[in-house]
Formats: sequence, C-alpha cells, structure tokens
Amino acid sequence: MTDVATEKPRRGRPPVSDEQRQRQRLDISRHAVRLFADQGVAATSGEQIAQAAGVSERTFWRYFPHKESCVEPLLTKMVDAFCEVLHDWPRELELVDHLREAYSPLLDAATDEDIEAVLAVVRLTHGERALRAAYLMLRERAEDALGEVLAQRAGLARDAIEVRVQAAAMSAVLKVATDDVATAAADGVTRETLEGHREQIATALRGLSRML
Amino acid sequence: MTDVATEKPRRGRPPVSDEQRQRQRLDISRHAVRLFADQGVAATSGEQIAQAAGVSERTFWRYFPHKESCVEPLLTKMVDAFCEVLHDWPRELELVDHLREAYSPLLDAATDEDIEAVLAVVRLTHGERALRAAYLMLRERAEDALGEVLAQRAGLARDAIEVRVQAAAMSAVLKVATDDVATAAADGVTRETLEGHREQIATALRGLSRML
DNA sequence: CGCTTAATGGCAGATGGTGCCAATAAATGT
DNA sequence: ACATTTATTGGCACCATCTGCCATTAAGCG
Repeated sequence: MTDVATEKPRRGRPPVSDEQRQRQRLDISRHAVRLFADQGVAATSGEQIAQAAGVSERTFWRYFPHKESCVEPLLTKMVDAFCEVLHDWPRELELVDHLREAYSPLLDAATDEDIEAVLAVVRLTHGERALRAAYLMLRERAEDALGEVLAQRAGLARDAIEVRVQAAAMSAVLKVATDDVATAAADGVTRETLEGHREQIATALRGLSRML
Repeated sequence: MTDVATEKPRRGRPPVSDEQRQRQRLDISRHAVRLFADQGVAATSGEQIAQAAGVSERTFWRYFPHKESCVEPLLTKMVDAFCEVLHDWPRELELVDHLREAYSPLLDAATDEDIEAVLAVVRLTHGERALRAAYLMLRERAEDALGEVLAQRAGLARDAIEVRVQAAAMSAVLKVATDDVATAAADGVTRETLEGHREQIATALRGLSRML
C-alpha cells in the first residue's frame, strides 16, 4: 500500500506530460471543429482531420475514441473554467451577483477565436445529432461538478435528492441560456455578447424561481 | 393547394400503415434491448439483432438509422404516455396532485415486461455511453413536449424564456426521479416501485421549489 | 553510444451504415 | 386469370469508423 512517494528510478523515454497531451488534443480539436463547421460532421472523415492536424490517422484515433469527441477539449475548457468560477462562489452571495464579479476573468482566459469556436459548436449541435449527443454528455459532466459545489454549500451529501435535483435544474437553466447566447451570437462575437450571457443566466434563474 | 380530400385512385401496393411500422419497430426494439442487457451494446452486432428479430440486416438498418436508436421505440412509448398525461393537466391542479390521479392508468397501459425493459434500459445508460447519449436526446424531445404544455398553461409563447427554462428544469427533475426509480427497481418491479416513482417526482419537485 | 521505454505510423480486419438493383408482395384494372 | 403498378424486402458492393498488432522512431539515461 502506502506508496507515499512512488519510487521512480525511471529508465526509458518518459511518458509525455498530461498538459502536453491535453494541448495536443486541443490543437486537433480546433482543426476538427473548423472542418465540422465548414462541411458538416458527416462529410468530415477522420483521415481529413488527422491530415489537417498533421498526425497519422492511427494516432488521431488514439487521441479521440469517436469522431464527435473532437469537440470535447474545446468545450471542456470552457466548462472547466465555469466550474472553477462556481467553485469559489462565496456562501453569502447570490449566484447571479457572484457571476457578475467573477465571470469576466473567465472570458479573458480564452482567446476570442476559441470562444467563437465554442459558440459555433453549440450552434452546430442543433443540426448535427452526433454533436448534440456529445454536447449533452458533456453537460452531464458539468452537472456533476455543479452537484459537488451545491452539496458542499448546503452541507448535504452529494447524492442527496435535493442536491441532485438542484444541480440538474441549474444545469438545465444554464443550457437554455447558453443556447440562447450561441444563436444570438451567430454573426460575430462581441464583448457585449458575453456579458449578455451573464445576464441571460440571471434572467433564466429568475424565471426558474418564479416557477414555484 | 386545397387538397381537402386528396384524390386517391391509388394504383399499386399500398404503403404499410404507420401503426404497422411502429409495431414492427417496437418488436425489433424488444429483441435489441434484451441483447443489449445480456451482452452489452458493443458486443451486439446489427446482424445479431436482425437475426433475432427475423428480418434481414438490410431492412434492420432501414428501420433503425443507428444501433443505439433501437431503444427509442420502447422509451418513446413511455415518454409519449407521460406527455399525454401531462397534456390534460387541469389548470387548477398542482402537478403532483394531477399525477396522483392520472398516473396509474399510464402504467396499466403497458405490460410489466415492457416497464421492466424500460427500466433496464435506463440502468444500462449509466454504463453504456452510446445508450446514455440516445437517452438524453430522447429526454430533450420530451422536454420539448413539456414546453408546449407549459406554454399553453401560462398563455405564453412556446419560445418565451420562462417557458423554456421551466420546461428544462422540470425535465431535469424528472430525469433525476426516473434514474432513482430505475436503480431502486434493479431487482424486480412491483406496483410499489411505480407508485414510488410518482412520489419520487413529488419529492423532487418540492426539492426544486425549495431552491429559490 | 547502447539500453530501455513511450509514442507513432502502417496495415489488416471487424463492424457500422448506405446506395443500388433485382425479387417479391399487395393492391387495381382488364 | 393475368398484366400493371407501386412498396417493401433482401443481397451485394462499398466507404467510414475504429481496433489490434507490429515495426519504427523518439526521448531520456548511464
């Protein structure tokens, strides 16, 4: 057991660092999304993506188990950032107010191009079944993270029914808001677009609480 | 335009009725789900399903565009039934109360075997990514139907933000409740299991409203 | 420079899924 | 009964997705 500091008399070529691998995936992801947006998912072959990214088809399939999961790195980048913001949501603040404070840095962390790409993917998910499926799966992962945060805030078990319900509901709200912003930003992203997202979330949350 | 009673001097073999086609799909669906549950989705080939259902592989692929969509007929049967119950949800009643009144007939409409199969699929979705994706897509269709109902009740446009948010939130709640019941009913379905579902939904909805 | 281990690329092969055409089934008209 | 017409079916060829296996190359270390 107690492998406190696993002994490491490493001998051969060291495995590539995790960040390196993530960066590679992200790079391929960008190429793939561009192709998806240009010619559709079905019309884009794995071979094409691999070629665009400058790797062999074989290694491409090693990096991505399915074609649609190419969108994952780009999207998770955003989702993870959002989860981080959520994570240090102080107990005494309303969520909306917290977002107003902490949301902008999130946006500065990503390039405009990446943001544009993410929104493009979200728009694509409306016509491309395969992408929609991948997108929904990803949102469930986000919902999970959200559940952790909520459980901690409420001092309840992660699998308490209230926690899971609230996480699911908030996640659903976020989905609606995000979809709205993505379609609104169909042509060009401006800073207002994104602050619009923040406000859209606020509106949506209000709509939820008015529900009873 | 005005094709009031479309003239029909039909000449050749008439297309099979829609119900016929649905029944055929449902039949194949049952075989497929059994195989999925027994040996996993990945290990079940289209050829195998076709053979089990007694059709050629070619026609199988005509009935189902993807392997995972085999679960669709069984699930939609339930979802549609639920939507129907929702549809005549009288304005003056709380949802929970309405369900208490109208939920049982829903269950009587289906055979125990089908209910068992549906729950089995829901359980399967936790380990089988492909099924999870299909399941989520289907839930989105249900969310859409829910949106229609809510819009009508509230006298708002279908695409009003409040309507969409509420539909998404309720749908999410339903998802949690359903998941709970499916895992709870892992071994054998009893009538209590299903009344449990109704109460689980009630609990979940309360949890949601407590959220603010 | 040799030794060791990780990543890559190439190739064969199973499975998913589609287009095309021939065969058959179910109706109607003569 | 038989020809005609149209819908469904099944068979076949074919491309794309994805995996297992092995040779090759890359990256560290003494």
